[in-house]
Amino acid sequence: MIKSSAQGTRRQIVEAALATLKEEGFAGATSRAIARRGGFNQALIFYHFGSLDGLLLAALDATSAARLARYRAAVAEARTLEDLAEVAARIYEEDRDSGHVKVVSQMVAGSLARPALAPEIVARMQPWIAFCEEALRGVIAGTPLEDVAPVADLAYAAVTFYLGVNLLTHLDADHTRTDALFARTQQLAPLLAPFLTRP
Amino acid sequence: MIKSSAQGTRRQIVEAALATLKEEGFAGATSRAIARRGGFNQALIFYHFGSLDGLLLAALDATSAARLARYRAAVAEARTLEDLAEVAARIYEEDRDSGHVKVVSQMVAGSLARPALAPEIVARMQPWIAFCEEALRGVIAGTPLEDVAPVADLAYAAVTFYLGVNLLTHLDADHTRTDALFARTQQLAPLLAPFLTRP
DNA sequence: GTCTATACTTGGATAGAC
DNA sequence: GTCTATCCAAGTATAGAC
Repeated sequence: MIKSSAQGTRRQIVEAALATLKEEGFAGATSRAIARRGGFNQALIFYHFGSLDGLLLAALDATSAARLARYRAAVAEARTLEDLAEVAARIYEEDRDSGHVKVVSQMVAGSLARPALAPEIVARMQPWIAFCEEALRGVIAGTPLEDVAPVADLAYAAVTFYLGVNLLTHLDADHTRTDALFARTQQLAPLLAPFLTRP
Repeated sequence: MIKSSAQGTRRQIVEAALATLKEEGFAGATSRAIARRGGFNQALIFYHFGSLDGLLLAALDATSAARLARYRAAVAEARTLEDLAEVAARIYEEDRDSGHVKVVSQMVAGSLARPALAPEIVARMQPWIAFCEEALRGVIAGTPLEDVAPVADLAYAAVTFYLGVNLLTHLDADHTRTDALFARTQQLAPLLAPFLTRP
């Protein structure tokens, strides 16, 4: 195939964009910096993705799709709210170490400051809210908790909280506080047990 | 006094910086844009604040101090967790309308992307965490809830959540979802009542 | 599809007159 | 303390050769 090399280049560019976002942040992810890191020509970014924003969104899509698949697989086993809290803590750690968390926070932060990106980011958040809803429905639907806290609201709250944690994780070099947060969440989940008995 | 005019200029510059952050976001808050909006010379920013970052931090300090005072006054009356949730929702609305929320999110987002600002922002968050702790202590200290969720952790979680909400509020033009979040919080607070009885 | 070269823009910051 | 004029760096994006 003639296109195979082009596809390879596209992938290479996306990889370089991700690496740059992770290591130099949104402000450091310029077309020049990305090209330098990937060892290819700067003009290729515009040839393949039209604009820098186009590339950054493609990079976010790539990492996001991979992580969502991973989350789905991990959550499939969770039966109780405790399970869910435990899985969430474990995968979050995974994400933080892999750098996915950083890519997300940088893109969200960047989109706040570069208005053209905002609607794109919001659109890309929807699958995550939907996934969250799905996961919560499994352990909450049909229980008394649902009456006071519908899954839709809980899912939105969870994503909100996740964004907050992402932000803090990268603002504050000291991760012990965010880690403690997850530990507490796990500890608190059992407290809700009384509200989770299905009639 | 000779300095009175200089102080007036400083205030004017800070005002212009705040207005620009609110209306054009972090990316739009350039020295040139701020000077244009305030109707003064661009060079004055560097004369009075040393650098653009210096001015932006001064602006954040100004709005932050004012808001913290307002929060303290409002929380002084709160006796129960329900009170606290209600006050939080009311003042948040106030902040959102006044633009303070936007200034905060823009600065936080900007600091993520401009690493030099990060430590400064973290430092400026501490008084808020401390305040939060103080407010929570009043309604939680000495109750069984404290055993599973120490005030320090709760305060940190609250600030985390607040940042997440800020982010979303400005990403998503549709505010109904974040509003719903506060409504739910108020609804859920009474559920914790059993854990809040002091022995 | 990939390269070189470069046009064009914007922004932080400073020098020096007033 | 405030102004004008300007320097300089860095970035996005494109034209056009290969």
